[in-house]
Amino acid sequence: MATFNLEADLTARGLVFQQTDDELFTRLEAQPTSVYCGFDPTADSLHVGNLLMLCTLRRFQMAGHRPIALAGGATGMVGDPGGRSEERNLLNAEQLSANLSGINVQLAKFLDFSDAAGTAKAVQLDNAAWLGGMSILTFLRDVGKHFTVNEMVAKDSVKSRFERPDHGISYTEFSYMLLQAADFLHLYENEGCTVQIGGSDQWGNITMGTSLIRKVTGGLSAGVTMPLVTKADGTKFGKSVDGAVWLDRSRTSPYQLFQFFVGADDQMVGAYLRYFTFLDLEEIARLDEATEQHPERREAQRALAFEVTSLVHSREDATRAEAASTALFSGTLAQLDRATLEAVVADVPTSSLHRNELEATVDVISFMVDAGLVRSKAEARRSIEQGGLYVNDERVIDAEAALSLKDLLHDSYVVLRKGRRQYHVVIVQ
RNA sequence: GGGUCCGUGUCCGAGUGGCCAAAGGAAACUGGCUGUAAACCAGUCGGCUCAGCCUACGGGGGUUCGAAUCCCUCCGGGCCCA
Repeated sequence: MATFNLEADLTARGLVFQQTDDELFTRLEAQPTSVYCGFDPTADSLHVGNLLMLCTLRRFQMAGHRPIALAGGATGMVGDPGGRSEERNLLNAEQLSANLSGINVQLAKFLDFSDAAGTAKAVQLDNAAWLGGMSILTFLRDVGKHFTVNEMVAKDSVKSRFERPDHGISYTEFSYMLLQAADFLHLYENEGCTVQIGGSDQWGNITMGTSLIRKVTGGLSAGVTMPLVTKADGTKFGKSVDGAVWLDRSRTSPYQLFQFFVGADDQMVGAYLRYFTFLDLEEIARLDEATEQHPERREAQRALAFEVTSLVHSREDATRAEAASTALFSGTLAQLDRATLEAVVADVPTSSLHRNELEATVDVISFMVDAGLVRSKAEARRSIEQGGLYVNDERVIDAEAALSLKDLLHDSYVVLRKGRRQYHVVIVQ
């Protein structure tokens, strides 16, 4: 690992957005430390929006530092007053603990929690452990005392709430930054953690922490933020047809994850490769070149999708998702042999149907709705009018058309498609 | 506790007694072009047994021939005062 130069790697990948001081990486090079990053435990799964942090923590671990993933049970109950969001509902204890354990599984895909990692062995901590039992007076004396309301009010996250005429900010959320600062202080004192990383929206919270550490202990700590990941048009990254793209396979299948990345913009794919994969920079440069020369081959997107799917799930999952994608998008659905089609079925969203329901005939519209490809019959009808629904790769032209046993591929499957790339297979038994 | 303003479809946001399934914008979906890209152009965007009907404008109740629009009340929120 001695050959891995963290600063050079992060810089070359465009991962450093802001850093608290210039000597930070020099110190990191000289001596391994612990690095922490917080993860929001509001769901039992992380999503692609967390990918950047997961990968970056891993890079720190590769450089010999010890990653601390803080899935904050305490702060999770409070909520960061980010952007224009509204007051968050408080989570109850059961939900929270379910969420924490779900997240742990996913962290383990990126970070090495085994003893083999030696001093760089990753840990997951829950700030409820130290914040949970802290009395309000202790908190006010040890943390609150060190900050003025003036500086807290000046933070962008708070200011934006003040400027909203129809929403305020509760005292609870206002306190969030202090809780996060208290976390950093705790980790600094008890875990030897001197660096916090986060998204660029965390800058204010991070500097509250470094400043608290300086005031309380006189010690030096630092923070680094990563850029906000966007799509080519500047909008938020990480949404797909069905909303958020999750890392949990039961919420977003490996195939769907793979597809999400295959669809990456040409303009952004190079950045994503640098952010989300561990391919070396020469290889990525080659892929950039491939995009430049032959964008239609989507070589970079395929590599990105494969790498990310491998990381999040497994190499086998990635291979299967890739095979399924190739089969579906080759445009020769009807010619696929049974084995290939069955492999596809294992990966694509499916639903099942009893054979006898097809003995008579079923109208296409109900069939689509039952499969879940469209939300309502009205939507199905609309889509057909617009030429957006396909059965076994054939466009449905007649809204009154009916399906029967003769429409089965290999006597068992009906492949439905909506639009260019939303596939769904109905398994008939 | 008092005063005052507000709560509209996925989101933002008009509408203040009938012409309202509700302007406009965004998001989203589909089609066209292309490359499972972006941009662009076009269409769609509550549901159904679809030229008709049902459900919907925070909840409940009321006034009215008729209410998102008026009244009462409850819930939620903003601001000011105590």
